[in-house]
Amino acid sequence: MTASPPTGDELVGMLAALSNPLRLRVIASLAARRNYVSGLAREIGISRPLLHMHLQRLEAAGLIVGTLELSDDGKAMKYYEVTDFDVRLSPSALAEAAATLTAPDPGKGPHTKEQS
Amino acid sequence: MTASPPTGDELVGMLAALSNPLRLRVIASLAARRNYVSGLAREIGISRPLLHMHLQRLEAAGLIVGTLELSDDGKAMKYYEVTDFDVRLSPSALAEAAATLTAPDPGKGPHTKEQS
DNA sequence: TTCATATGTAAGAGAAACCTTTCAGGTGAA
DNA sequence: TTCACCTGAAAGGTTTCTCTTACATATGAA
Repeated sequence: MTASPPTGDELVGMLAALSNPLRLRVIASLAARRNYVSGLAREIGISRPLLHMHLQRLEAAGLIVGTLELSDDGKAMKYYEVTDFDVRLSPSALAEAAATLTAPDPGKGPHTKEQS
Repeated sequence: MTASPPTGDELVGMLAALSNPLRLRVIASLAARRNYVSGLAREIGISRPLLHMHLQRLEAAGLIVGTLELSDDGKAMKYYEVTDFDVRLSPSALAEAAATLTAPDPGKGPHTKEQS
């Protein structure tokens, strides 16, 4: 396992993906059992296009993965399941992650304007 | 201690507050040592009003706390420091939190429009 | 063919987040 | 008084997020 700690940017992406009630419900539902989009949309009670958008965000953050499968009657169904992530959120852990942020570090280095 | 696990809504608030590179830097800086807003703004390299906004978000989420103190020369300085939060982010932990969400459970009740 | 299932995507509105600039108040020191 | 430092907050613009409605495609069954 050794859940390699995510980089600062990856962590920001994860947190952004999880900071939404609907997406939290999606994770909870998929944690119980994998499901395909239409079935999941019905279970959670939201429209399919909306769920589709949230699934994309979650997958982009690496929190879920989708696989296209064919049902017995030939229908194409996309099943999603959660990845087994495990991140700790504490001041020191966040400090470590923040050290790897690639975002614009405004006035850090000895006023290295690195050209404008 | 006994870091009581946050409710679903509290967790969403925490994650939203942390899903920003600047705020992550703020946490990292304050985790190293407490600081007052103007000093922190200089250290991070952002404008004071901008930092002020981010500090408000972090404090609203319970991740930092600010105390107004008087320096030796009588200046009013607001010092911020991190709280010792410690949250685990895993599918099962999120499922537990999601169960306590108060957000609109979309298609649950029989189309309760509850006035507009 | 028509209906029901499944998939994905594009267009548009409304709300929220993010950032900058500007203003206003306070204290102590020169 | 004027300057330097501290604090707070409002106004405005730009971008992003969130959601709905509508469209487009493919399969199997009646």
